[in-house]
Amino acid sequence: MLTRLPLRDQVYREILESIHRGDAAPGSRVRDTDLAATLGVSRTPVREALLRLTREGVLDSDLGRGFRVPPFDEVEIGQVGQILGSIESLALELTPDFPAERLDRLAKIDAQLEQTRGDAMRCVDLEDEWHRVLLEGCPNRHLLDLIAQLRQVSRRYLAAYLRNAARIALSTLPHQKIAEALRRHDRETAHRLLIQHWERGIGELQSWAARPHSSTERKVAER
Amino acid sequence: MLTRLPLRDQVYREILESIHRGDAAPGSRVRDTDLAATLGVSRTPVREALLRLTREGVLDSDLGRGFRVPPFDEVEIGQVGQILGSIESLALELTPDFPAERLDRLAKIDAQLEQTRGDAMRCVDLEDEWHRVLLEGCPNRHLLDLIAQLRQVSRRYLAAYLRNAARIALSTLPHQKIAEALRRHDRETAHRLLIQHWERGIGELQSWAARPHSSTERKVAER
DNA sequence: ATTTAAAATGTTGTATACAAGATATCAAAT
DNA sequence: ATTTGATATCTTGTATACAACATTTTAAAT
Repeated sequence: MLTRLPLRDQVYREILESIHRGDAAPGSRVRDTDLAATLGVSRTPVREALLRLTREGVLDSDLGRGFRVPPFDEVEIGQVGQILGSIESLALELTPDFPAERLDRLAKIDAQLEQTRGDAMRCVDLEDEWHRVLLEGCPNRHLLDLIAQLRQVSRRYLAAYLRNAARIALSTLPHQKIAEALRRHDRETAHRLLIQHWERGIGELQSWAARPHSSTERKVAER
Repeated sequence: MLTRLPLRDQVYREILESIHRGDAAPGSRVRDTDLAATLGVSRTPVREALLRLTREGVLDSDLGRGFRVPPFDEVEIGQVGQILGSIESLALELTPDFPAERLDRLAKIDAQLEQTRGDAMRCVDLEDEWHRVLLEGCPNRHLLDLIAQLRQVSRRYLAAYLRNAARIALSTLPHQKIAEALRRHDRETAHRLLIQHWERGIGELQSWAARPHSSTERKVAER
């Protein structure tokens, strides 16, 4: 196509976006053939992306029966959230300092977040960005990679939640409290608040995922 | 070839074993063509395995310049160890109980470990198995998957360490103390001991990786 | 009408083919 | 002898081809 990035990586992002956008309903099949045709590339990079997404927990795959978008499952989001809370909090501990410049950037992201109404995708992007900036000073790159990988799963839930549930916008209050604590160099409190933030957020996603929501997805998932 | 597992998975294991066996020196290139020929399969499943190993941190890959075995790096093993200590300790917390049957199995593994002298690979396998059994009761499957994934990295260091350094066998003392604490239902202590176990082990691997050890590997790594 | 059998179709998993780019080889020039 | 340039070879990244297995459709039998 255009850039200097391997096709598999571009395709990876395309597929992720499409899933987060909710194009593919939970339970629906994902055919490499179709994607290849749609994206105008061959099956090879598409399969590479699909295999990666499967390993990362974003897709399911029954051997020989191809890939599919997994149904929303409150157990899964609970478990993933538990891990994310724990390792983000570890990343926070490992970060040596939080310069004012970075805290300002966090505030700016929050400001944008508050102005964003109705656009679920953008909300999720900004929420992602906030966490990324918060932890960007952590020297353990492996840890940050791991967090980014896991977040792809929680992202799918959050995007669907914001789209489907009545909530239009995310509250930025927890963010602000965490940033405040960091400004005071009160790591202890920031740490506790971050864990709380995850627990609350995941709790909400869980109870949303638990109830048999909208339309077709359950039925499709069975087949 | 023979089984009912996708070739990519069989190939994945073969490559991992070969790396852990130390066949490929750190810094040496890994050509999919060669592997395909050696294993008697096509490049396709080999590349799938190589891409996965790269994502998991077991291999490096410069875009267009193929895959290679990364040199041992004390920073990397330190960071991976930090993560592993943290999430294994989380898995321990989440495990509801440790029935006597499981603790007995741990003891049996330790017994085998004590009898194993000189066979680095077998040592590492048993050490792996011990941790796997310890945490098998953890209900968070995602967490266990993540641990298994990360352990592939630390495994490579441990295998090389046992092969290269003077140490022939692993001490089973830390294992035994952890198991004892669990028998007494003293989770607090078990928890603390597990973290210590990781810190010590990683520390040793780090100081080993830090010194410019044996022969060719540094030179090869540069090219 | 419902169930079973069989053929046709579609998808996957793997193999092979091909082109662009990287690396190595070798000769000529300083 | 070392550097430079040109050529040849290798390797990767992607595309296409093919065979085995799943699924769906169609037809026949009860």
